[in-house]
Amino acid sequence: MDPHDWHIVRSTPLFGAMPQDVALLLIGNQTVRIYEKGTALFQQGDPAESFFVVLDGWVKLFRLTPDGTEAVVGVFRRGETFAEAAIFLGGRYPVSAEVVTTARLLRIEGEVLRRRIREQPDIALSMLASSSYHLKALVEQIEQIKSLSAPQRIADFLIRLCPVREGGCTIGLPYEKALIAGRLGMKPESLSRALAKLRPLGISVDREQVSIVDVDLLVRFVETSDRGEEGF
Amino acid sequence: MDPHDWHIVRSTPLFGAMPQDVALLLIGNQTVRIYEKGTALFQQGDPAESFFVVLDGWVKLFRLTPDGTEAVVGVFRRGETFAEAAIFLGGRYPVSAEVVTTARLLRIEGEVLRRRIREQPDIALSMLASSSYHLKALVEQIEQIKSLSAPQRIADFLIRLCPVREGGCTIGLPYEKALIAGRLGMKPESLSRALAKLRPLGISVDREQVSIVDVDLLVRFVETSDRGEEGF
DNA sequence: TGACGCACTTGACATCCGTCAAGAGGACTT
DNA sequence: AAGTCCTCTTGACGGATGTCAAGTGCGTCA
Repeated sequence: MDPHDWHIVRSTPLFGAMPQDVALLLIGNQTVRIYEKGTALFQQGDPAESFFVVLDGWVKLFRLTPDGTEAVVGVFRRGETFAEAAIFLGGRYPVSAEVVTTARLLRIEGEVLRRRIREQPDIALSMLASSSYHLKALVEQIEQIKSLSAPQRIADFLIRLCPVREGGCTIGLPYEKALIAGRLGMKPESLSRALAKLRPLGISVDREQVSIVDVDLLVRFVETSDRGEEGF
Repeated sequence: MDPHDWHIVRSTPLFGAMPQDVALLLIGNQTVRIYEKGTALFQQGDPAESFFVVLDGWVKLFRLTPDGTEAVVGVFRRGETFAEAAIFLGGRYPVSAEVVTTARLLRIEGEVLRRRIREQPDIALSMLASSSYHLKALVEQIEQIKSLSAPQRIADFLIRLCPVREGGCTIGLPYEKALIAGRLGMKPESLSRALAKLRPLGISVDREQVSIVDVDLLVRFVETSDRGEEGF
């Protein structure tokens, strides 16, 4: 783990909120490993023995329904932690995790965390902050699915990816479109069509590059209740 | 607060996990109050100053989209706590809360909680457990919306309400159908129709009483991927 | 260079669900 | 007992999204 990794770790809600020496103790001799694309980190129902920090790449969390369909619950990237709350949830992961892009992850044993918390209770406060952060993300996701159309959900997704808030920009999609679709609660075909519907709003897509003429236009589109465009 | 209330408080994931004397200290001189149906407890964006324990009645948490639509994020009943994680989330509630049935609530100041946590770090562990519980509930809700049809979602809702796992039973719906619909991410009309579709599966509805001939049949229906019934 | 695989797009069609509208049935008031 | 309000139900319709299927374009590999 080099200084750059350390910087990433410190940028997470979990490790950023705790004193430096405590963070050092926690991740001291934990392992950084490279995981190939497609690796299953854990399955829902497995005993929750450790949690992760993403140093590079992307990881998806999902649930499998009895008939085999998968519902993506979250996609995590550099600077995010996941599964840390599961450590306290009856010891079982409520979701499955899979690496979707060859990734470097820092893995931290739950037992270590629990032990440290007893010695250094402030860690628990950091964990609460982190947990609250995830709660909020989930709440926002539910709101999104329930009240936005497919094109609006993608527009929102693009806006969050956008480094600027006005004017235009070009961004690269972080991972496969099929996964984006899953994350947004729709099928790949719908994603295609929805992106096509955004064309009149100044969105053009070329492979994984998306260019946006006017971000503010998108923002207003997401906030509009009438779901069609008029006069085009 | 009478012994019965105390028993309810101790049944929550949050207060059940901590030593009795600590729990007593926390809720010692906090107020139990009766709130009329329709009371707004807080709005999303408000400073998060306190959290609640439901002693009686029902409370809904929801988010308002820019255009005024509401997305129900959770409905809480006796023996559940809510908004406790918000205390740690930058001091703002990410959702709004409204009493949907005249209710008795125990309100606990966030400041008190924070102070006690510093003195008694085990509380933080209880809060983590509680927070994880809510995380899991949200994850399950997302899975539900993404992968189940409207009739399947209601079936699941009924199963969770059911005291038994096999045979039949009759249950009373806990609150208005319109709210149930919101909780399940659909419109009241769709709820009606979905309930009608469950009739061939042994569900009959009379006002707020729902009788189920065979719970197991429902369970299997939820776990089925083909969404129509065959041969009826 | 050509064949294959994979991700994505596009089209046609079916279905689910939301919307708008009307109507049924209680509960409460007068 | 009639009137009114409210919740819930039912019907008709349209739009959005899933499904199935075919087609395109790029990358890989021989």
